[in-house]
Formats: sequence, structure tokens, C-alpha cells
Amino acid sequence: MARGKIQIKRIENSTNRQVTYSKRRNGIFKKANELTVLCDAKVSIIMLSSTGKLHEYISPSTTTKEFFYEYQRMLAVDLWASQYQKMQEKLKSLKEVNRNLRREIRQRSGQSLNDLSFEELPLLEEDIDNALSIIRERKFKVLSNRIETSKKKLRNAAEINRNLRNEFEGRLEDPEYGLVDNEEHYENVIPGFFALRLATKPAKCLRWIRPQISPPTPCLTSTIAASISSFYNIYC
Amino acid sequence: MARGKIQIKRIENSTNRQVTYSKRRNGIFKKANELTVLCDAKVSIIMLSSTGKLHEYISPSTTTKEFFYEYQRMLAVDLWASQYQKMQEKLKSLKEVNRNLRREIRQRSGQSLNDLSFEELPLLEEDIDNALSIIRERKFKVLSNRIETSKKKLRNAAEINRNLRNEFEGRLEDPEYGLVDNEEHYENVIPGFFALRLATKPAKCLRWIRPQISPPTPCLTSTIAASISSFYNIYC
DNA sequence: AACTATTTATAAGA
DNA sequence: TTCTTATAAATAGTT
Repeated sequence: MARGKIQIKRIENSTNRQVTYSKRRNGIFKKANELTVLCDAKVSIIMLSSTGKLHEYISPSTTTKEFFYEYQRMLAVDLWASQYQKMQEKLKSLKEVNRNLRREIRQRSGQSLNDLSFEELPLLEEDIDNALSIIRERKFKVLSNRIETSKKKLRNAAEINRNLRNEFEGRLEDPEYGLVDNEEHYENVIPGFFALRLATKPAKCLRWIRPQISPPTPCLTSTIAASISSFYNIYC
Repeated sequence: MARGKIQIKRIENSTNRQVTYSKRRNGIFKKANELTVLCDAKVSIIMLSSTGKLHEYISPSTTTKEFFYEYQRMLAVDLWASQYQKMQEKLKSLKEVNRNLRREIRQRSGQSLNDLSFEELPLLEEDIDNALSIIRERKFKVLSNRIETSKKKLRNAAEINRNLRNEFEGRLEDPEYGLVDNEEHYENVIPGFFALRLATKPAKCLRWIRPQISPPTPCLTSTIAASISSFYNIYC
């Protein structure tokens, strides 16, 4: 348009393209503003350059947001409606599911039983009765597993204890390790292992006899002690 | 800009304004298209004229919707974001809640017990045991209510029956109503009421002795019969 | 919608 | 980026 006509096709020179973009963009925005004033119109222009930059023009006294509400209203084509509606429906169905789940839990807890029909009540009863059996079974299974584990750990601890004892006795007989007077002294050094009696039936059967000489042997870790303790608190 | 310079201010002559709007609009759209081609840019223009008409230009290979998603993304100022995001969060939290509710139901049914800690199991057991008691209690209450209701309805039916019988006898004695031979004939007209014996304890106590003469008295509606029947099926 | 005198936009160069 | 300027393009007023 000046100093020579140009073909309307992509400008290959990058710098040139940038410059032209900048100049023409201003030109268009200027024209848009003139249109706004002269013709009392509202104009929104958004431009994305090839380098990814964004520029916009919006007529004064409007925001882009307002403008697009207007745009949607005019075209009766809601740009976001479908997405929005889908979400709304999903929300609704989730709420419904939620309500039903809560009701089921309430009924399984013995509340809101009025909602149940005369025929449904015995079914619920049976279902919960079954559940209770399963849970009880599971409880006792977990329980006996714990007992087994504790037993094994204790046996292990006792074994280590015995080995230590043997080693110690070996050293006593070995002159290099110095002198120890008698068995009684030895008893004080390595305390008697505390007894834990476990029977087959879990309830009312666990008895924990505390060690009489402290500190207790380090072979029994606090973890085991804690688990036995909690076990004891719950079932004895 | 031609045949005389003009002031950039609202054109008061309506026709003139319209014409100018039309001309300049085309000019801008043309420029926009040139920019699109020359500079490899994307342009969206939306115009609302003073008469309320809408015109838009959008670079080829794009839709206005896409364009505005891009616009939102670039500006990080989501035009609809707040509403949208709130919904998304609500959806997420509802899903989470539902997942937990489902887990609770599973556990109350005796499934997924592995998720429960050693300490939680007995609590669940106790809770469900309580629920079971409540449900049983409720069941028996509903049951005895039904029995009461049935009893009342039966008494009522019997009362009506008796009245009918009396009225009929009255008519027999009244010459105006014609002649009836004897009591036996009368028995055929109004059949013997069927017996339903109800005891206090619900289980194994309901006995339904079918009427020997059919059809049964119309005073006992099918509803009552059905409820007694289902009652019978469930508890006897 | 077409014409055209004139203004405005802008390509190329600095 | 901005300025300059020759020239292309847009357009106001007219028909």
C-alpha cells in the first residue's frame, strides 16, 4: 500500500512479519475505535500473533466478559452450555447416589427403619446377621494370627536369650574374660525371661507375667510388647 | 477521509451512521483477513451495531469457541472459571464422599475388612450388633402392629357380618320381603366366616384356616388377605 | 451500489 | 521501536 503494492500472502521474513503485524494491528485497532465512536457500535477484537502473543481491543464501557454474554445471548449459541449442563447433571446424580448410600448406612445402623417396607425388614435383618458373622469370624482370625505371630517372636527371643546365656557361660569358663563368683551373680546379669502364657481360646486366656528383674531382655522389642499390650486391653 | 475530513464523533444522521458502519465494518474485516494471511495470526472480531445487529469475523481454521478457550488460557483470567471450578471441586468431593460411603457399606456387609485396623474391628462388630438388635426389635414391633390391625379389621368385618345377618333375619320375619324356607338356605347365602387365630407370639403362631365355603365374605378385602398372606409367608 | 476526490494506512527505507 | 515518505487503500460525500 505504499512504496509498492504487496501480495496478500504470508510474509516469510520473520522480522518483516512481526513489524507488519505490529503496524497493521494498530491500524485495525484504530479503525475499530473510530467505528465505535462514529457508529455507536461495540467491538471486540482479539488477536493471537504467530509468536503466540495476545492483543485485544474492546470498546470502552464494556468488558470482554459482558461482551461474550451478549454475544451468546444474540446467537443463542451458548459456548459453554453443554459442558456446564453435563456437569450439573453429574452433580445431581452424584447427590442422589450419595443420599441413597447414606440411607442404606442409616438403615444398616438401625435408623430410618420407617422407610423400609414390611417385607424388606427381615431381609435387612438377615443381611446384617450374616455380616455380623463374617466380621466376628474375621476378628477371631486376625486375633489368632496375632497370637501366632507373638508366639513365634517370643520363641525367637527366647532362643536368642538362650544363646546369649550359653555364650556368657562359655566366657565364664574362659580365663581370658576374668572371674565371676557364682551362679547367683550370673542370674543378676542376665535376668530371667518373662513368661507369657497363651492358650488356644483368645478371650480371657492371655496372662502376662511381668519380668521380676528389670530391665527386661532387649531381645523382646517394644513393638511386640505394644501389640501384646493392645491385644490384652481389648480381649482380656 | 475522502471528499473532506470528518471528526471522529458519533454520526447523528441515522442513515449515514448505518452506511458508515457497513462500509467501515467491511474495511476492518478485510484488514483483519489480510493480517491473518500476511502475519500468520489469528483474529476474532465481534461487532454489535447500534441497531443491535451482530457481525463477526474469525480467522479461518478456528471457531469462536476454540478462540475463546485459547484467550482464557493465555490471559489466565477465565471468564467463567469461578463457577466452573466450584462445580468441579464439588464433583470431586462428592465422588470422594461416595467412595467412603460405599466402603462403609461394604465393611458393614462384611467385605473389605482388610482395610480395618485391629482395633477398629471390635468397634464395627459392636455397632453392627446394636443395629441388629434395633432392627429385630423394630421388626417385631411392626409385626405386632400388623397383627393388631388385622385383628381389628377382622373384628370389624365380623361385626358387619353380624349386622347383615340380623338384617336378613329381620327381613325373613317381615312378610313384605317374601319367603325363605329355613336356616340352612340362609347359611348358603351368607357363608360361614373364615377363622383366623392369632396368638401373642408372632413366630410359628399364625394359623390360617381357609374358609370351607367359597366365595368368602366380601367384608374382608383383598388387601387384608394379602397382608395376612405375606405375613404368613415371612413368619410361619 | 457505484463513483471519486481526498484522507488514511502503510511498505520500505533510514 | 520509531520516523519518514511515496504510494496503495479506504472511504465520505455524491450520484
